[in-house]
Amino acid sequence: MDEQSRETVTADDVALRAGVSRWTVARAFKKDGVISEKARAKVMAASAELGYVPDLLAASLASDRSNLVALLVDDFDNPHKLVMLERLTRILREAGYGTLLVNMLGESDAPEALLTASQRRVDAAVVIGTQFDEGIRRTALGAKRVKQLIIFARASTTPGTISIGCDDIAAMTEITRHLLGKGFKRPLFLAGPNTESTRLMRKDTFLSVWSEAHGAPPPSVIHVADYSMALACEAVTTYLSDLDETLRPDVIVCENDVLALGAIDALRHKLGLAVPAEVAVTGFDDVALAASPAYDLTTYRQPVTEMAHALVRVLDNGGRNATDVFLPGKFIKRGSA
Amino acid sequence: MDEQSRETVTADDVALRAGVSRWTVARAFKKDGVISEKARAKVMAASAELGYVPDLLAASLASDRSNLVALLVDDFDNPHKLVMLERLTRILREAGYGTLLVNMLGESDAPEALLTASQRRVDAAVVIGTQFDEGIRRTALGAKRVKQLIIFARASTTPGTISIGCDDIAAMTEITRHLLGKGFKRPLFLAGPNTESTRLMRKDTFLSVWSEAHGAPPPSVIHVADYSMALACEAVTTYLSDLDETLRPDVIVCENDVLALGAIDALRHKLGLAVPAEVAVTGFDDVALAASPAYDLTTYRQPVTEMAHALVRVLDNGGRNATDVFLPGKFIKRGSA
DNA sequence: CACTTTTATGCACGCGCGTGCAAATTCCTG
DNA sequence: CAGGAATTTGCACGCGCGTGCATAAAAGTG
Repeated sequence: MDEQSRETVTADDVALRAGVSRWTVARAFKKDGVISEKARAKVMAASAELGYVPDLLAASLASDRSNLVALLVDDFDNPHKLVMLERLTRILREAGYGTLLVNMLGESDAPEALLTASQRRVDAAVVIGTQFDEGIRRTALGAKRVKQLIIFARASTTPGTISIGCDDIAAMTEITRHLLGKGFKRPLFLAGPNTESTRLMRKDTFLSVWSEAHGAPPPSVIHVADYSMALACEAVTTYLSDLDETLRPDVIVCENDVLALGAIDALRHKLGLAVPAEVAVTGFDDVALAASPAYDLTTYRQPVTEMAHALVRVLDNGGRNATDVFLPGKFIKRGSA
Repeated sequence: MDEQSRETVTADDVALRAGVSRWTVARAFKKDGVISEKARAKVMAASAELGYVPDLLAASLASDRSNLVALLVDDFDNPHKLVMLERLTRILREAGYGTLLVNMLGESDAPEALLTASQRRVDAAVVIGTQFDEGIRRTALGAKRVKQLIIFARASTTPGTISIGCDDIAAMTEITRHLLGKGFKRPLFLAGPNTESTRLMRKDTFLSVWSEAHGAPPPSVIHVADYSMALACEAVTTYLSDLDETLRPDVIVCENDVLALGAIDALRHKLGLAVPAEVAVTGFDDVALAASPAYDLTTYRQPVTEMAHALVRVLDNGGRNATDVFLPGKFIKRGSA
């Protein structure tokens, strides 16, 4: 055992020890590298003895791939983000990608955040945000700074980006059919902020499916400024307090679980109404809390795992001929509707 | 305007345009670089025109700092993790650090996860996990692969690591005093898994402060295998169902909010007990849900922002003469106890 | 066994920037 | 305005590895 340890061991060290050239060492570590079994075995043995691991940083610099993807997030309040982060980091890591988590600090921070990511040569930037404007696209693609811009769990019509998400149309159609089947008459749709560039098809789908079945009048909609339980609670409380009791909705259809949980809190604790007896509620995402006896929320589970795999596929192809992907999830029927 | 755009613009391009050398360009981008104001202005102007941004990857390779820190997480179920991630990514980014989010897939994955991080030359690895064993330390420090190992929001006695967290002792003492003041007699402590290497002082503190005030018998303790609402709910249900009613605790002190929320669900929905009238509950962390009317949980807020700033300080010093940091948080009194 | 095909290996060059020091320039003082 | 101090700038070398091609070794053929 030579005592040159304690220091960074490079491919050269391994090459020396294995009696091959540095490039053979590199080949041994490439999964589909052309190399004889014998040589690879020698290299691997030497690497193990020396504790060698390829330096991904140097590799990124030399090649034009970093195997790094940036995850841009702007809403850390929704527990469902945690689920997405878990799945993405797990599956990306298993596929050999590292994940750079970038906090989009404010509304107009997206371009800056993207720049931060690009400085580390990410192979792709994945936006898991709720708000984001055109600026991000210009920064990303206009300056060629980021090779790929992927919108995760949202639909974006922005050209040059690709979206990977849940098939919201099928999902919301299923929810709506369920509600129609149960005979609800006066729904209220509770939506998040009304953004342009990236949006959910949930509201539109609900409105069209419902109207098609029921005709006029179209269901009412209220928007909450943010996907926050507290704000949703407040919005519902205000809206229902001002409303004549005979016009009270019999079901509140929410754009996601966070809003739904806030709505339930409002109904029960602010307005003294029973859920689902007096007003039913549905959500979207199936966060952990939705399953708790306190809420027992009927909702829809996004296929996060499959979405992450779809992302890996796009990355592995370097974005060549990639198209939007919208995958089916699963309707979760519980007690709230 | 020369039309060499579309391509990566390097410091050389900027140097050429600004009429200085490449190294002067580098200096202009170093916050405390020695450079004349005139030169810096020229460089900045040229950079702006060309859209130049320093390549952090190349910088990391050339220097021995990457300004990258790895966040190792193994528990994506606790919404409080999201708060920590938000604060850490925000504050680290503001301080010029990038964050690599690494999912510690399983119990024994810590060393592997650390290796993944080290391959990207992180300046430090920050463990925000609940479980982690000695292996991680050996991998990190033994092989000199990671310069610094920091345990966040936990106390670790492992030598060579530094801990940054909430002052659990002061915190739990305050909670306990509050409960003593309100005249509770039979507390039950609800704890998470019983790990060795990294742990919370909450349980020990509670037990000692309580015993000191009340003498024997010492409070009962139950452990839940995981920080999960569902498991906590189950554990509490089982425990209380088997218990003679006269021995029923009048307050359940929980190691964190997730356990507390599960406990409340158990009390209300499984056991039909009123909170806080029949059994009170306290938590720890002050997750968003704790403030909702559905739970209205008395808890303790960790100083996450300050903890993140403390982390930045350690990083900026390159870990020289760094010591453990435990900061005071804030007791949040609500209705549950 | 000579010769072609296939498979393995070696190597020059470059990725974009930091470090440490030497050379050049500017500033100041009497 | 000379002479030295202070400030500013330039540069050789290296960080660790990938790419593409040339060369060497092994395998196959008649």
